Amino acid sequence: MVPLAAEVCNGFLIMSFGAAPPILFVIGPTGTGKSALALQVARELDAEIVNCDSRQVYADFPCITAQPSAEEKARCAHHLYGFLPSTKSMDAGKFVRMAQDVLADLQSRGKLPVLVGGTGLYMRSLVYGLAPIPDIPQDIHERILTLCQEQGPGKLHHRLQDEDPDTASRLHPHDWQRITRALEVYAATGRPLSWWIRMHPCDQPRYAAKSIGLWSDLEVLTPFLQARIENMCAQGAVQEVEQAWRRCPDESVPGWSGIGCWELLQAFLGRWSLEEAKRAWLKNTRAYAKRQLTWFKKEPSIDWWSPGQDISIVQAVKDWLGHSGVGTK
RNA sequence: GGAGGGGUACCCAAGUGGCCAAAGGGAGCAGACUGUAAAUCUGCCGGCGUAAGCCUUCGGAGGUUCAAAUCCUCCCCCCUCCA
Repeated sequence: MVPLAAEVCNGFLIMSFGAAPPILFVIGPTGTGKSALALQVARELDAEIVNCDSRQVYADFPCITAQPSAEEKARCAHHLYGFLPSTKSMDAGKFVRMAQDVLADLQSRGKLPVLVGGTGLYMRSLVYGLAPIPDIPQDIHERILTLCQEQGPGKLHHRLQDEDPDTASRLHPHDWQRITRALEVYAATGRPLSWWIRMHPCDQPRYAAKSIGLWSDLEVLTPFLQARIENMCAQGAVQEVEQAWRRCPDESVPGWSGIGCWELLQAFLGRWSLEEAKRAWLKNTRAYAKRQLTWFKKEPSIDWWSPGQDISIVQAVKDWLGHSGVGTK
């Protein structure tokens, strides 16, 4: 796929493609076997796998975040896994920029990108784009965060009602993370967040995305999540935490907030027993899976399957590619 | 056998006459979410009901009172100490 035309629109370069390039998503809650399915698809089609998960980017936690093994990576090219130090943060904007580069590369080589992951926001941002809000300067970010700590989110919400009433009206006064984000955007750009969104509604897909969803109800999923935790511990999750702590002994850093990482760290630091840590790990994983289900439920046009139907799914993907006429060997 | 402490909703736990279907926390359930998203936040959470409301709850059985989770009597269980 090669851009046919480039046009300037509102000062931003918009690439328009002759046809939206095809990409495949494999999504669903954690622990449903997305990675294995993606590998299966990649083996049968000329595809490469691209991470679409906010946690599998961290280099320190390959086991706990269930990144592909060396053997799996040898079998098929994997992109955007395990490259980020724990001190660095990830966000949807960075992800979209990186993923776009990878996709462009794959398309130029005629490979089908298979995006695998559970981060709904990243998936949506990649397909529909994000308002082109510039990165917020660190000093502004820190200033507003400090303000929030000192004054509390309620005060800031009040301030947001002046600066960006539209955003304020849709945010709960306790939602400090989104409130500070909105204030940052205004402070850094002089425009309210709602203005950016109005100018760039991001309601048109930029790729011909096919989404395979692996659905599993929580009750069904829970025993698998439990087993996976035990499995991860057997695979060296505890040692992974020890090593990560040696490299980065600062809990407040982004990498440590991953589910399982933080809980095991509590055990490693002697605050919890290993059993307590595992219990919290499972509970938090379950809650996370539930949030994922809630998100994906309302995501449009996902082709839902039950876990374990990989062969039929591969066939469905082939049919889709046949119809779209691109990307097959 | 004696002395003391205690039994409250799925769990922990506050409540010592009316403002109590009962604080708070946890768990559970549902949801929101355009750059921290494995994050952040919200709602529900005895039963029936859209609601007003009705019904059944504070170990059990009686009693006092206009009114009891709260006071009295007896009984059952648990814990600590003394023997």
